[in-house]
Amino acid sequence: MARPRQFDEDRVITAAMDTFWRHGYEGTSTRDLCDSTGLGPSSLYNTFGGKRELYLRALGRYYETVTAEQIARLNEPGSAKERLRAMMLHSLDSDLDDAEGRRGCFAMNAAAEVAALDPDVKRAVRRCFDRVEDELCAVVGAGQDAGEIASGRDARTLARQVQSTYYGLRVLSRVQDDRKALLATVDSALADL
Amino acid sequence: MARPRQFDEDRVITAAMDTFWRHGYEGTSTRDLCDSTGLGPSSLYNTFGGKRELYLRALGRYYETVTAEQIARLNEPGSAKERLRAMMLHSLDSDLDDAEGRRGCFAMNAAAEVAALDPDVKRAVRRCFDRVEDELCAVVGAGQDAGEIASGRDARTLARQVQSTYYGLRVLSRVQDDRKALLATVDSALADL
DNA sequence: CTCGTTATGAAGCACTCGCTCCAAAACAGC
DNA sequence: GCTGTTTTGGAGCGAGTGCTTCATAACGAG
Repeated sequence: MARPRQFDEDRVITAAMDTFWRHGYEGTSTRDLCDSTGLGPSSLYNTFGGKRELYLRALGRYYETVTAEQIARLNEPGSAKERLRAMMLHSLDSDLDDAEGRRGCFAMNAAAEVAALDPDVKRAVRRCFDRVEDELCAVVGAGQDAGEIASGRDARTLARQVQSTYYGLRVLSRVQDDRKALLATVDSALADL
Repeated sequence: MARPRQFDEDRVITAAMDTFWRHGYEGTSTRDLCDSTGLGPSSLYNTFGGKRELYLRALGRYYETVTAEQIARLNEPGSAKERLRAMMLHSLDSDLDDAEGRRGCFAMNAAAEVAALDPDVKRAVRRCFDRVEDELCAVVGAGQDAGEIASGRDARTLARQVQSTYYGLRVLSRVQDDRKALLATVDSALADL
């Protein structure tokens, strides 16, 4: 009925996510987005509406890919603590990797930069965080059932404790290059469970 | 010998810190800074050099005031755990206070937005973080000496564990309004010491 | 093919960006 | 007073901002 699109919408969103992730919301211009996606401004605005909407789509893509990968890592074979450790180590190594540009966690960056100013962004970030919390809770519960983690305490509270340590270490990794110190903290926190 | 300045440099830096804190580095324009400080652009550039330099001064001011306040809170009377709890609760209540604009921790915001792109910012943020870590270490050590905290483990590692939980909770507080859940995590983490 | 519809690329809109320039102003020393 | 030095306010620089407009292109339906 009409001219078809010349681009793959998924690829465009992924490229936009990468750019927003690296430079932040305010640090990314619409021309940056046109360059990284390969779209002209008219296509970009016709398809997504604007910079803000594309940012929200990018956060959604982060949930579908990176957050999902964290969840998958929590569900690989191994004991509960091994799985928690594997997820944290993978993220921290990613955070410390210069080749990846030290861009951290996109959801955490969005939380710091935009969440207070935009309720939709706040929702999108919380969606990522809540998903991780839920899965941590499941893993902690499994560890309790297996006798690996003490059963006396609320699984949800323990999960939040792990999550806080996890996110806190990712904050520290933005300015702290000492991998060993970060890993020692991971192990110390897991030993408490 | 020449015309004296009409403004108080300290007040200007504090006003600039407030603006950067609220809107981030890229989200703050030089006109915003002129408005909040009351300076004209010529005075601002003549005195500080530029936006980036003023941002670094603002981070320095944060260290001198807010970070110092956290340290002071850790040194008020009370047991080690009481002091750790007091500091965390105060920050979290500040993070959740709508009247303060949900602006979070300026150093953490800078870590997320700018630290990867500017080594000087990275240094300024690490200075804040390291200062907190050192003081947490001292409090944990005191708690161990008092028999309040188990002496078997390295005080520095425990301090980093507390710090990670602390910063992680501040991240969560950007999108999570449930104060009780955050406090429960604080208490659970402190119970492990 | 023609027609109707949507997508595309390029030019460019009004506005804001970080920053500079400069004449006027406000002092201290003489 | 005058001189020398620094600060101040305001106009405005070139470049970049988010976004729009529009003629043209590229298709599917008939």
